[in-house]
Amino acid sequence: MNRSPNARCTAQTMDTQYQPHATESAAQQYWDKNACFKAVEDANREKFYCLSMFPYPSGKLHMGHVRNYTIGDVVSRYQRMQGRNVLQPMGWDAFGMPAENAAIKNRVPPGDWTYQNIDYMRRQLKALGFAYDWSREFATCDVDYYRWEQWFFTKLVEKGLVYKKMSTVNWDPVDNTVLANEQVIDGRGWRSGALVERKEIPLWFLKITDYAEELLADLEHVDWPEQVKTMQRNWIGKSRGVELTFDVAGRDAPLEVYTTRPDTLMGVTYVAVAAGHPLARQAAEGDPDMAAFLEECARGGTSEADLATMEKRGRDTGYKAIHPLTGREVPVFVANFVLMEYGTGAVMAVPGHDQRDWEFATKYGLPIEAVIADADGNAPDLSDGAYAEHGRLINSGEFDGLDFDGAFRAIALRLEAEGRGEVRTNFRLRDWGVARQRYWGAPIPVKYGPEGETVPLTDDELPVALPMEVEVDATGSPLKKMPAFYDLGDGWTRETDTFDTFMESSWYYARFACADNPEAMLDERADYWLPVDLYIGGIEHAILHLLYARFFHKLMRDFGLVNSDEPFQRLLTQGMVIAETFYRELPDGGKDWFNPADVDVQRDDKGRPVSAVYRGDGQPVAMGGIEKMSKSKNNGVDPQAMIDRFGADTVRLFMMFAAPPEQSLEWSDAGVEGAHRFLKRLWKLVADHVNAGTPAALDVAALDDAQKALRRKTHETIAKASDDIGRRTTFNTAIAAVMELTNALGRFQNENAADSPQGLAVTREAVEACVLLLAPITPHACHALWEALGHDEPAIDARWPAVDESALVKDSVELAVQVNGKLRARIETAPDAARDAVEAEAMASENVQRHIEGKTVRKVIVVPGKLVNIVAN
RNA sequence: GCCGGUGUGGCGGAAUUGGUAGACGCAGCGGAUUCAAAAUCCGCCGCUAGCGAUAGCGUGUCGGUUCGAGUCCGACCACCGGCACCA
Repeated sequence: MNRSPNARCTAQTMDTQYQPHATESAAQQYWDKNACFKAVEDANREKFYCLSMFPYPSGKLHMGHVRNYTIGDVVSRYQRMQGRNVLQPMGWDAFGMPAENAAIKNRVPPGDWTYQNIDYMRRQLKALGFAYDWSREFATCDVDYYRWEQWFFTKLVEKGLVYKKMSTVNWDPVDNTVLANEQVIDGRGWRSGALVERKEIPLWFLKITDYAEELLADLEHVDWPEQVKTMQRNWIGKSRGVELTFDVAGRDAPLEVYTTRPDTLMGVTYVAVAAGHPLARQAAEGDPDMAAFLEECARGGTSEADLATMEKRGRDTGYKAIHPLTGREVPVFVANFVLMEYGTGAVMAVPGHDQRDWEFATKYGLPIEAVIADADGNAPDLSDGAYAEHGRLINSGEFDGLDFDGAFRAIALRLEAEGRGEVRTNFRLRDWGVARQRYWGAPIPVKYGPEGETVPLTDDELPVALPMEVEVDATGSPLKKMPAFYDLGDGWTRETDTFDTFMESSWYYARFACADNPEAMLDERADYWLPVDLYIGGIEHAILHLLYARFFHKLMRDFGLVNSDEPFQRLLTQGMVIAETFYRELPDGGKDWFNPADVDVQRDDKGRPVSAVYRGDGQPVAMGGIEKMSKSKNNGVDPQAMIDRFGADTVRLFMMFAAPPEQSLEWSDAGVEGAHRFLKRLWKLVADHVNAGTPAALDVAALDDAQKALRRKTHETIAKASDDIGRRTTFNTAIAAVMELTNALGRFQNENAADSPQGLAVTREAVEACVLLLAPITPHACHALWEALGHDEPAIDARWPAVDESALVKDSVELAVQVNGKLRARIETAPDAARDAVEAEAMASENVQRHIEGKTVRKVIVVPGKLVNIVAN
């Protein structure tokens, strides 16, 4: 089997067997040797910057990566064939918690672990043949990268865009460490099992709220999926409401509350404050029950999902708030779902018209009053729940009868006139907390003085390099135990918190433009390449990463580092890779998960899976359904094993064929084999054609009907695949179209004198179209096939095939004929047939006559080129 | 709980602007080739009734708009993603 890997050979002798591994290493060597994918700035060429979200170097590539990067590679190679100057870089999102967890488990420094993983994963990416400009590669844990982030942070401090404030974190009282939300499971620390407490510590924040308005408005100017834009809009959460003041009887400090429903102000029956509110603290003095309640409120996780789903609980403080308009006294409660950090830490409650307030009021026996009429103008029934719709006011004195807008205006005006409130625009978006109490991140470049001074480091004190030789344990950041790191002498100490890793991923796309510049964060090359023309990554990043990166881009713009407003012009959000799961119940009720590669599935006579056995012992395993590939369910399929078995092109082809990019993709071994079979067929098709002799020059006028039909199919396929790849990014349908063309080619060769000079000529045109249309998807095989077809220029530099419109012309078209919307016949007509003739022919059809017999034809609808619908009764 | 999405044959999916539901592939069934098998090639393949022509049903559920709905509108169900310290 030691045949030449290279398909290029003298005529008549091309190998009809597809040899993926030899083909792939030959193509990769060619690209490598000729530095084919090195991107060079050229002001005279139209650029295309295609970027896939860089990976966290967790150890080895998973199928989600392969999918993401194959999509990016297909688009990059397609754009190159369109003649654009393409940049497709790759790097590593290298800071983060898994390295610390691995360090605890394996007693390896996180840096060593991370760089080893990068080396392995880089080899995997190269084996997949991605057209990256590797000269621009970097890892975010390289000092040469994060030094610029530290530098930029100090500039933001100077511009007043950074501040420090108390903030709530998950505190594990046993391990004495701060936990991430994912490390809090059912309110307990994942390692210690201790009940987690909410603890207030001072943290660094970036003022993303200063940019809230622009982040919202500029969503209009990016070509992103509407769902992602909607999610970002909702996240930013711009609202118009009223901030108003409730005095508290017997107390000087009034309560500030914000509401978007000032029209319901007359329905306020109580006010709720956060457990951390000064009023709550005061109420707890000398009231041990209240103090105990406040302590209870401090338990549990800090995530919004935790807060929103926990049992709503409260306790009367005994204080009375005074209604700003009526002077009526209402009770002030402490409630566990009101948080000090959001807004003012106090809310007004209208149980008649807010479901959460209604549930709370019902639970604690508080009054529920209707102040908004339902659609019929009556008082709504509030016995089963709140009435949250807008409507006309009732039971609201002088405001009765006003609609939402009128009531909003009138009540806001009254409050303003009395100095008790004002209209305000509010954002749900909160400032970005960027400090983490962790080791494996970029150190925050700040120092603290003996008098309590807080000072950003100067340029000559930068960078602050993270010490790499450390031992990590479960009890918090090693930096806090390293005087050599933090003790600067004379009473000065360094900040030991590190940056949120979203900081690094917020500007890496820009650094790729000029990764080799040791003198500056960015240079003029950033403005050549930016914005990214297509950004590809998981839908799970739809809000946080993408919003932070947009914010960071605007910060860099306002600092003169880039001249564009948005970082990512077009966005493609890719779905998950999922696979079947298999398990056995353990005696303790847990589950033991088996990898699909080690399980045989039995099917019934219709091919439905009915049972499965573990190959290790021949005993049955239960089928657990199809889930996202994950370590915990042990249903990951190793890309490396698939590459070793079938070659990279087969893996790439299957990934692109099995589903459109936005949808989740179900792994299927049989589907991969199908993709492999197709490549073998394609190879043989080209080889047979090359071996059949030299085609004549195509003479369009000399073609017979079969040749014309094949030629039309060729150009229909070019049109479809171009649209699918270039505009729709539905690679699965592009591949299906090429498969149809290869099927048509097979039939053409079976049924016609395909070896005639013109037969060979139309075959050549079809075969070359197949090879070029697939070149972005299966680049190695197509590299070899293109060469075998006698081209000196490599396939990557070939131009994308063009549609010959004249080849698309049809002699006749088939129309569907419906009677009352049901298909009853099909007719053949000339493409330009007159309406009358089409109608007549449709009526003449025997089956149509049968269905309109005894009925009167009321109307005939003709959709040219599509169908005829006869309406009769 | 809140925000966003998805739901079509045995399976993955196609149907792009409201116009022939099921392209393409997988699995299955039948055949060719083979001593045999693998591989390969050809054919069939939504469900029900029928020898067939054909008819009825069919895109998560229920309802609506329309000559015509997988596609638009309303309600519901199930599943998935995100919820600010996973990345």
